[in-house]
Amino acid sequence: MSITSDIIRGHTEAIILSSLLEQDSYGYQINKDIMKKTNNAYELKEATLYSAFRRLEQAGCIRTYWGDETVGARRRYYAITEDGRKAYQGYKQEWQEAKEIIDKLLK
Amino acid sequence: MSITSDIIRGHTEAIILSSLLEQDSYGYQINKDIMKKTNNAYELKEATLYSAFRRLEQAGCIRTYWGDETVGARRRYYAITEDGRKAYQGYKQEWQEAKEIIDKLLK
DNA sequence: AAATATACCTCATCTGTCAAGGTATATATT
DNA sequence: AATATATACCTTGACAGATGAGGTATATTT
Repeated sequence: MSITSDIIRGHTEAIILSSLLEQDSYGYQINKDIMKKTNNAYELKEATLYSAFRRLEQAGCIRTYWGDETVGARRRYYAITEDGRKAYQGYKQEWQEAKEIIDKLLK
Repeated sequence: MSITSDIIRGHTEAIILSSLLEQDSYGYQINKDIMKKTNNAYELKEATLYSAFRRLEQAGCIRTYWGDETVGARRRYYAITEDGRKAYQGYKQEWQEAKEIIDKLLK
């Protein structure tokens, strides 16, 4: 991983929500998707991922249910809620604004 | 201010170095410049600013000297060092990469 | 005399990240 | 049969940057 945690900080929840917009998924898979999308340039640390899940659930942005796997490890699935979709739109807007601001400041 | 601290987090040092690339300056002025450049969309909190100065000096990225004001409040000036210029290039590169990665992830 | 602007600073607290540890199942290798 | 690897979940404590709240001092405006 090349990108530092302080730069990505604050985007974790948006990244997770973005992934859940595509389809319900579970922690391990979400992280694999992130790696694939970024050509292995970025991955979430597990502890970061799970603490973000807790915050998102607490905030009502996601809901969770256990998968019905009969073989292999159990999977806890996450689904984005309506509040989560709204929150995502806010995060996206913030990102667009932040990009502009930082671009102006780093000349 | 609209941008949240967690999104700007990690950019503080780069923003200060960028300002010092233009000319030597002091805390109060640097913050005023940031506000002006961003049309008041962003300003550093004083405590954030000064803790960043400490880190930058510790890391050898800036050096400091007192202004010779005969009237008004004293000013502590900061100048970017050669190491600071190098660090800035690194920060800028990181920002370009981070932008790409986050843009890929927030669809 | 009081308020505002300039200009510096410290300290305690908060929050997201993450290293390090753990549990359990299934498959591939030795 | 034992070991390693991959999948899949989780918790805890520590760290570091950001910040609210407080402080000091000078000069100007009301």
